[in-house]
Amino acid sequence: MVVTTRSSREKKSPETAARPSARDRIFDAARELFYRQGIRAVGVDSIAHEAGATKMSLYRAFEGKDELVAECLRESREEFWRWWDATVAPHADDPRAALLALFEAQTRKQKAQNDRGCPIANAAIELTDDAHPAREVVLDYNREKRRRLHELCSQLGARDAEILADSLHLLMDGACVSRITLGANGPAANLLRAAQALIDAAPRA
Amino acid sequence: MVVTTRSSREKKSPETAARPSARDRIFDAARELFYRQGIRAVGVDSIAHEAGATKMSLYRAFEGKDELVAECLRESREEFWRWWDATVAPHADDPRAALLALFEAQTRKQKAQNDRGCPIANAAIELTDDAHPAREVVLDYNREKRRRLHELCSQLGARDAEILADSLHLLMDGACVSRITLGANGPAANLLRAAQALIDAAPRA
DNA sequence: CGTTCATGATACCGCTCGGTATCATCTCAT
DNA sequence: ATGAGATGATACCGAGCGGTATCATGAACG
Repeated sequence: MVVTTRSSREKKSPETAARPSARDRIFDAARELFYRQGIRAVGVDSIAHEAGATKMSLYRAFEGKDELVAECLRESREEFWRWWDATVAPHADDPRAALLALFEAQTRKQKAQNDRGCPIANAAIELTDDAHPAREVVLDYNREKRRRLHELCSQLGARDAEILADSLHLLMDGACVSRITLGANGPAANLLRAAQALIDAAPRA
Repeated sequence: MVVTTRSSREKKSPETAARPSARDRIFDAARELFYRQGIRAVGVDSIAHEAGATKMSLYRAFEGKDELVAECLRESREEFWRWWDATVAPHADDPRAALLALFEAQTRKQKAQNDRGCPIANAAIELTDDAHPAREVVLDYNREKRRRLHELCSQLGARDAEILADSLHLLMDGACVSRITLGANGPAANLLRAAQALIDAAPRA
């Protein structure tokens, strides 16, 4: 049960690329399929097939589909924060530049051909059952996002940092949806400009 | 379970409320269930059951589930534009007031306890198949929304009406998602203030 | 060597899905 | 009273769903 974490097969010889474990292959295939086709649209059979594994390996590595979904979203969440930190890092002393870098990076990311917005936001809409284990991830992710935006807006010296932070939060979320509905040349193309206008218009303390 | 709504058989007498047709009951039940639980999460059996009808009646009135979904979204779309027109009507000569009224009305709407955001945006995320008949509704709805916002921003005298319109578009979409992820007291609570800041900060021609 | 442990292969479970066929019933306009 | 149209009731279909049991294989490591 639960985490095998079996991790890589090391052969002694240094550089021969070993085949990833069944767990890892299943995990990667699931993330991709869930993101591309939607969570409810993807069955465990197709995940196992796409991973070049069997359904049994899936159920040996994960408790069930719901837990696999939650696990995938947790990975997306951590990936997101790594991206956030890396984007913000060069502007540690300049909150305005940090914010703009975030919006610029998201804008750029969303120009990718197959972008389907935010996997966590999508999951929030798709999974309406409050008991689903993924809901905790959705909540935590969004709370943390709100907290970090508020922090940056405070450092910016915004008089009403909460309002500015929430406004920027709405823009980010909106860009994810809009990227899906109207594509890369839709309103999402103006995400950065929208953020900049809000930031520069916000009264300072 | 349902109410059976066994309801009265209408007598000739003029004002006794007649039971709606099976088609209408099915349509209403479908709209509600799709919105509340998600499209993929709802089966045709439960729709028929909730409508106090049978699956056969469903398939006599609609070509299939996909078409029923598209039909429901078309109704949501028309409902939305009725709401839009009614909100904007009192401010025919004041585009700024019209825009603010829209955002104020959306903010108010989203305070409702069971709000699940925009049914069309949710469908856009849930239905990843390009061939789904609902996709045309999604596209048309969002294009028209963008067009109307741009129109209002032009009337406002904004120097770059497209940017302002897209920014407001992002806010609206973002509020729908945010309402779902962080609730009525999340960032969506500041939707109106965000819009106001953007509108008043936009340079005029 | 032999053991262990991950994985594959395959068959199976009960359930629900979207969709259809058939026949009975009920209401209404003629 | 009768015929027509709408609806209900029920049984069915093949397919896919999430999930499990069983046995075989194969590589790693003492």
